[in-house]
Amino acid sequence: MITSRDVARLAGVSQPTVSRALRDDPKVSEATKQRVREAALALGYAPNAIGRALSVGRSTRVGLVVTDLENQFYAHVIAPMHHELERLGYELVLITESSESAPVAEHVTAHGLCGVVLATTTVESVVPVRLQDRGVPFVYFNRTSQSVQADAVTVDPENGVRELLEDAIGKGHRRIGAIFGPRNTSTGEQRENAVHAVLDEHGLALAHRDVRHGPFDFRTGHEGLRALLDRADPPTLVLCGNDVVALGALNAAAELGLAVPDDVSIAGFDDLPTSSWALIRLSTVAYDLDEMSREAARLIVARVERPDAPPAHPVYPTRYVARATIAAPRP
Amino acid sequence: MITSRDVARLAGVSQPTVSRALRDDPKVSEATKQRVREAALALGYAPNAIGRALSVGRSTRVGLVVTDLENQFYAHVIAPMHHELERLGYELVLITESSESAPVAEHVTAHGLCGVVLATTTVESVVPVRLQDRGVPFVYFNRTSQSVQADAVTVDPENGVRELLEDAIGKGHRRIGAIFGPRNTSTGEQRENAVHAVLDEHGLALAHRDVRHGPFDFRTGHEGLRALLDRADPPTLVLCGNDVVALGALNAAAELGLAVPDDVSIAGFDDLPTSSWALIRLSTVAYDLDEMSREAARLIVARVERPDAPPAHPVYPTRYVARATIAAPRP
DNA sequence: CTGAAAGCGCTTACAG
DNA sequence: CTGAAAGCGCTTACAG
Repeated sequence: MITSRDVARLAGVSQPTVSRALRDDPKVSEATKQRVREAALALGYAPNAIGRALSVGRSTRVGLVVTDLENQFYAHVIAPMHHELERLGYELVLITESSESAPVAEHVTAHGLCGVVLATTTVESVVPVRLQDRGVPFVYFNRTSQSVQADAVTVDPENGVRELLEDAIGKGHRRIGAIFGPRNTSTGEQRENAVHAVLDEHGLALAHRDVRHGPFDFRTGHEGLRALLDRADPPTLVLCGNDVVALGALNAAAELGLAVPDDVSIAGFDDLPTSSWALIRLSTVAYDLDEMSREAARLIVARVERPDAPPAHPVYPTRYVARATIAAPRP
Repeated sequence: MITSRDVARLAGVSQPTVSRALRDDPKVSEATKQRVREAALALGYAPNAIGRALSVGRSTRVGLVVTDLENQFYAHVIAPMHHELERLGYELVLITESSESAPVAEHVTAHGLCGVVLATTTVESVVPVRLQDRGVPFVYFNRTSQSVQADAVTVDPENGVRELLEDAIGKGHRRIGAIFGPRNTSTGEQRENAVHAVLDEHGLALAHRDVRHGPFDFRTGHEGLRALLDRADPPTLVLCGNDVVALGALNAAAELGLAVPDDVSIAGFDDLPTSSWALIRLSTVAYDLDEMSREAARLIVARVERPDAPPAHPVYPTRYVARATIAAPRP
């Protein structure tokens, strides 16, 4: 391995001077900076991040905590977040929260991460408390938690849900069902509340037997739709907790030989790229997930660099994207 | 931060003894191991990976180099690879190879990765050479390169392609087109060669105008299908370089108002989960991508731990999965 | 079986 | 403006 010592020798300066010169420390003269840069280039030297991390007491690596790496939702979080972190000089490390793996907080301190983005926190999770105890900076992504104050980036479902439901109600839907996300996530709860609120304004309500809950995954939608429609008097519209759930529902409908939207209407939430495919055309609620993901990257970096700044909580607006899965119910 | 020094103080031993005890060094007595473990537990101590990395001269973090994090193919690589690496006590770090970012080899040494998995190497890439120059262990994933010898895990397309083509030819397809992957990847080339070989055996060939090439992404399939079918005398079957390309083709067909497989048959390669959706039912070539991804994790770890072992190159077999996108062409 | 010493590659007061 | 010294949290010969 080639180190700053090697560069120092070649440039004829001391090792600390190499360190300063390469970080463009104003106290170093231009002339020696020049010499050091040339030596570094000649040797193909780049400062070692591990030495630096140990020395300054923190790394430039942030963890992203997720539960389900196969879930396509996360691909669209990871890509922009990774890109933004890289731009800011940080690295992205994936952490999955599973029963087998070490508890998140321990993992983070043991691996020397400087901060973490929590993308799958449940309402009752102890992770935020543990992180706080250990003094690890973190931000909530697409989640919040009452227990611990922290930066958060979330979505306000209200507008999108309202526009969607008003379209659906206008088309004649009265009997509405739902396959919501997990009750123990702020996201799931918030979307559910938005639905109840808007329906209530229109004098409508979800019948208890028309509602299902489950993790935000394909299977939840797949099984949920079968459960809701395998009855004499099914709902005419099924709202889904997110697009991945809706994709499961859409495919279940196809398996049941049901035409969407002629036999049943289906709605999603997230507007993932897949949802706009010609073969899918899912009517859904959209927001700027790319920008949210980048914003989370910026927030965690800001938090790491200035731990005492007041917490920020940007909230992203939503809008309805009408495509081909909501139509008037059969008379 | 709580360190081995703190644990030492509490346990009444020296700091190095803590280090040894926690790594279960046989030279430490059971009694003091016990005492040290208790102290560590009481303080919530876990050895700091950064200190360790600096001390032993290498980290336990392996990089996965990809070009396109949004591509769903990679989600199905990242998840099992991450899981297996974690099981082996290693971390997964994502590296995207883009013009903006620092060259891969520099990134790797600067960030102190112990090894890397190359999942998107082109045939002419200089990355393998650079890594070799710097003495960084790496393994090719779903790729190989002539330039530098290294561990590799790849797929043998031959059997799957043969089974698929024999089915298609048996159904009556003679005029066959293709949207292959990039010519400058071993994977693209190998699959293309397999197609030519099998067709040749059957006295068939691809007409030059029925062939397109492009990156392994949705757009390649989407645009490729339009280009191939927007003619008086189009092919009756379009082979795609992989499933993501085929998904693009399938959707393009839908947009053109073409029924698959009635108006045109389409085939993929990879058998991603999406391909088995009721709404997709893509006929494709399957292999064990999960196991391949785990195997790559095992190979890079083995290489890091025993740099002088002879290179391994497991090759995974393929098989045809007939679903609903290949049928007899219209008479 | 255990401790004192040295060192991994950096950064950062402290002198000069 | 630059260097010598100390230290970040570990591991690893080396003594004993």
